[in-house]
Amino acid sequence: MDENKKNNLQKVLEFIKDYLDRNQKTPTVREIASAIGVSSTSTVVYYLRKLEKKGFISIEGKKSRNIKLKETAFLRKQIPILGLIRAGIPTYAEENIEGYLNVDDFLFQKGDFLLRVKGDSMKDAGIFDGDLVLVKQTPVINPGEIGVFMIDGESTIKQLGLENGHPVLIPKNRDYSPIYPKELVVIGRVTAVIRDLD
Amino acid sequence: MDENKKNNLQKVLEFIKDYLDRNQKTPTVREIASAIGVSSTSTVVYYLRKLEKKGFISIEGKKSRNIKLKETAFLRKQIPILGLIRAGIPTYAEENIEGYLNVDDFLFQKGDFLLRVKGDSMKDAGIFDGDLVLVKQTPVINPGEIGVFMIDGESTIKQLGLENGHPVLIPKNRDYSPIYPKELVVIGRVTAVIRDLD
DNA sequence: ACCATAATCAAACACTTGTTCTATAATAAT
DNA sequence: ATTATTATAGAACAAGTGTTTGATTATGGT
Repeated sequence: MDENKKNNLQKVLEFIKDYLDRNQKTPTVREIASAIGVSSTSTVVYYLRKLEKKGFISIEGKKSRNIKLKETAFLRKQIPILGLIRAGIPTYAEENIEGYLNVDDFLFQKGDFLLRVKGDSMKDAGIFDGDLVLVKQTPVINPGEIGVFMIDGESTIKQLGLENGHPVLIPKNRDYSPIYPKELVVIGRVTAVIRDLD
Repeated sequence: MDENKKNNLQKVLEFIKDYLDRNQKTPTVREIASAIGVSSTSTVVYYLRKLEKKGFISIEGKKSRNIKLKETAFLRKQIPILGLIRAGIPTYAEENIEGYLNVDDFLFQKGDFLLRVKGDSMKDAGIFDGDLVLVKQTPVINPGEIGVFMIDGESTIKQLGLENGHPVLIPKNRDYSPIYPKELVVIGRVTAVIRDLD
């Protein structure tokens, strides 16, 4: 009973992480409030103090967006390039890793990886067979965004859509049909495309 | 005189990068102002608009710390990003350089530069408005390859074709017509495409 | 010298945002 | 049941912040 009702503290922390990932800044107390469904800013402050006590975040000064995620082990010098992902969340197991790419720190966070695109189902979105896409691992994707999903035990890149509240995976290529997954498994959000023409 | 006074635009961009790296958020206009040594917030706004026009940042809404660094700042080493190239071979003269990007060595060589794509004349080749293309400077391009050419004193990206031994510049977009240049000026060959989706 | 454009400033305004204080539910402990 | 603790709400304030407007000072071209 208590188990599946994720407690708000956790929700706050996750929201902050995700928000930071998307927006290059941490949320305001009011944004957090509305995200977790409480109406008072002081409630959020209450949570933040707790998270701070537990060492997850720190708050310095009174300027805006002053939450700082600790231990954010941001920045990784090398990110792996993965090929087809089979079954489950991508492990960085040797057999999956095509190679490594050195990257600049500030844009990339732990958990990011590059995925080699197979097939041309996204060609109208300018994502071609053989391209590399940068994937940020996150369970949250908004409709309209392009992401990596698990379908029948394999990773696939599609645009997320919504039809009557149900998720649709939209290939950007007239030759392919939308996919209506019974269960949506999100691996991550595609945030960049790299194509080597040589 | 002009040389050692690093221009403010660059300073702003660098400050934002650095600030983001340190603080997990982008700075406020006032913080930027004091960092680069100007006293007016509107001066900063002036710079931000410029940086936005050049595609380095985006600003959405009027909430606090709304600057967002675009830039698929992959990779090590620095190579210049050029905007429209006017007249002649691109010099790395200040006025041409939009900024710098850290890049990985193995993909990039001396003389390479990134060019910000204008327009959608190559969209069927998966090269969209706003993309960055990596250009290797070379006078030699083979038919079928995509390159950067000078047309009427401006740089343009097209696929090279051959008709009866005469060069044609082919836009990969049905809405545009091929160009039959009297004189073919090749700036370089496009060897990669980078698109930032965030 | 004159004009156009680019760069910068100062001030003011409205909206955001962090903080604090008090009050009230909900829950747990006694 | 009574009490203590935990969660949540609401309002209000001061400071922070983005934006705009108008003016002023370079700078560069003719």
